[in-house]
Amino acid sequence: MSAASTPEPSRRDELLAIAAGLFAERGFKNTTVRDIADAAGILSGSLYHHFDSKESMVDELLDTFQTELWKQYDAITASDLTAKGKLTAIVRASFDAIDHHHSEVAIFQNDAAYLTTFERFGYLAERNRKFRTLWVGLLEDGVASGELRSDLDVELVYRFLRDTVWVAVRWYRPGGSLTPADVADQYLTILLEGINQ
Amino acid sequence: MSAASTPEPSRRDELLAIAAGLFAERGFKNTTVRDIADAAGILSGSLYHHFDSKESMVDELLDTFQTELWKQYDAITASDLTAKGKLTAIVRASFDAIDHHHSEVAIFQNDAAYLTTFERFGYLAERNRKFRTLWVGLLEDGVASGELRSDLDVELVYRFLRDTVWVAVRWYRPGGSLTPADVADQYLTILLEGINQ
DNA sequence: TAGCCTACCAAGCACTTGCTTGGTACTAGT
DNA sequence: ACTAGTACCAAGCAAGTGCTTGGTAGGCTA
Repeated sequence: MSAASTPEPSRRDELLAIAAGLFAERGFKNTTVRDIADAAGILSGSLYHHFDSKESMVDELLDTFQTELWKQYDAITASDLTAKGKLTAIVRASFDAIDHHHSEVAIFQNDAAYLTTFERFGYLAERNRKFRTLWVGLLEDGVASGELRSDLDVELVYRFLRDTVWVAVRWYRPGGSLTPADVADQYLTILLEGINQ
Repeated sequence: MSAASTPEPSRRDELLAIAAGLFAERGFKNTTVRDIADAAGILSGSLYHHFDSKESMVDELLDTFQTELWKQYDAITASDLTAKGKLTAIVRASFDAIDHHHSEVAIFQNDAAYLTTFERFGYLAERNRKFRTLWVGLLEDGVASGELRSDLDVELVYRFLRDTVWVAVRWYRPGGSLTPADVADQYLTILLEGINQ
């Protein structure tokens, strides 16, 4: 059990993971520092030995996750795939993120709107703009190259795509019978070909 | 201004509408009774002349809305449309609900998971089950009749549909340039035919 | 053995929460 | 004039909130 697996997380990382699970489950505002401490088996004051504030916990969680996610997106953008190829690659990467960073995606989905009211979380709005630019650009490229149909409102298709991908975090459970790749493929089939016979 | 329009809402109804807007905007738990009272221009204690509790406000909002929505769904179910016809009719009715009962839909989307932890809101879970039965039944009927393709996981298509419809409340704003019918038609086109050229 | 570090506890402070209480002013019906 | 009902205010309580403070116990290093 101690061999070549993960390199033994620090107590700090353990606490962060516990907080992530609670934030994801009941929301950031609705999770108290006492909830987190109880789940970790310590008193609430002891958390402040490891973290500055409750805000800084969720900040670290979201920032770490988003940085990692965008590393993948940037690699896909820089690849030589067609527009449609990039779209499908990004959808697959996003479902992978739902699988591997379930709590962080859930927190982002449920609490981003609230958190962006603090200037500390301004980077969330910035990332959203970057995400929109990426998607809308790819959709327009796909239409221009003839890969995608041209009679739809690109802005609306973008919202449709964005929401359908990320909202899956509400029902997808890591470790279930469906792999992220399964879900991504079915979603892409519906999206690209429709459910008409 | 006082002629044949709406029949002059009671003070109680006004307060309920104010609360609905705040619940939708910042979440139920994250809205205080003082917030509601401030927005109405009264003191927080005065709210309790009209309502038993903060919970009973959101209860009344959700129950009224859902009862009305299901009246429409039941009429569609009882019609002589084909399975696909019923599906599209229900999608359109749902986008109409997002238009006419924006706050209530937003509250349901954002806070239902939290509210169902109270037995008072057990009816929400029951309605969700009913909704799932309706959708999955129609999808299976559509596959059986040959209207819809048979190579997709019905359960997954159901979740996809349910989420894509209701999550639109996050960006749709009543009174904008897009009518609910416009949005519903584009969504149905993507869903049925896909975005492939 | 001294000094420092990590990890935690016990107590509590300042503030916010939903809700209650006892009261006032006004209106409408009888 | 009497009563009942509506709509509100002023004050405050009990519970819970994030966070701070002063302290302890054990381990590591020089």
